[in-house]
Amino acid sequence: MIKRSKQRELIYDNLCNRYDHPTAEMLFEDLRKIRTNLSLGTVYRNLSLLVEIGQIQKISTEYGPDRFDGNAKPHLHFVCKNCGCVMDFPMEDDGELIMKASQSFSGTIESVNIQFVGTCPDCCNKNMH
Amino acid sequence: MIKRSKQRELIYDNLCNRYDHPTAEMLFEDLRKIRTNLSLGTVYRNLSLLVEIGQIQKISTEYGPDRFDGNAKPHLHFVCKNCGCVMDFPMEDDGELIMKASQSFSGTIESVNIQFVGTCPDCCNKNMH
DNA sequence: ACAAAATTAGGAATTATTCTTATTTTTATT
DNA sequence: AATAAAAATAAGAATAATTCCTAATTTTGT
Repeated sequence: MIKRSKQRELIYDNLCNRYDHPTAEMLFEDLRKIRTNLSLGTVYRNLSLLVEIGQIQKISTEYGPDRFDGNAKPHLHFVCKNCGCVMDFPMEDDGELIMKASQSFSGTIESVNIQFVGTCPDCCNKNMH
Repeated sequence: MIKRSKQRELIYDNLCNRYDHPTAEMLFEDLRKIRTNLSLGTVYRNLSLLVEIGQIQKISTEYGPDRFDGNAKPHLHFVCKNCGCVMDFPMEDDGELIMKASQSFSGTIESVNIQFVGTCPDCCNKNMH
């Protein structure tokens, strides 16, 4: 049975009000300012729990530690090879894709992760002089 | 300047001849049987190099350490939530998707990672009794 | 208000990966 | 073939990311 906790609510609220898809460490640094005795283990434990119950998303990328997203609805992401930032990608999600994929597959498909990879707008600008 | 090495060729060959998308550790365990003084650092270093020069792919998933794929051509993957296995997913790759995505985006898109997530055929079978 | 169960802080432990260094291997040039 | 510079290696230390442990605290159903 899951009991609510101040810490979990803080973590979830913070995550839902930012759009930088933070790492556990980033959330921890930020929340420590408010609740100075928060511990990193608590952040990890609650993020895992929230992922488990489907309230948030975990995003694993090639370019650094895991990121988290307060928006649990399926949507696309963009990952920058240069700075490692993760952003939402505004584009219709292909529910159709899963349907099409499921047809030829004898396992069960629950979701699809789509990450575009490249150089983000900011890094593109900085690289031209 | 890149100089060839026995170790790198071993690693690449092994990776190209298997389809389980192994972790660095899995490759290491396997290759150690042939070359007993191979070291794990060498495996990691060469995998990174091969990724860098675009000869292999790195696949980061939510469900365990990074996996590697000897097939550098863009293609889809399936990841099992249950056992963590990674497999190729036989379906046409949407080159169109990147094109469509690039239109509305002011950064640069180089590639797209697509992972279906669910329960693999093996785990599906084991779970029914 | 009480008690059982869940959660926490704090830190130790584990896992995954990278880095350091002395030695060996590769390769271009003689 | 011998040489020397550059690159790669093994071995293990170091770092980074994440999980685990435990005693104390918080939550919640009764």
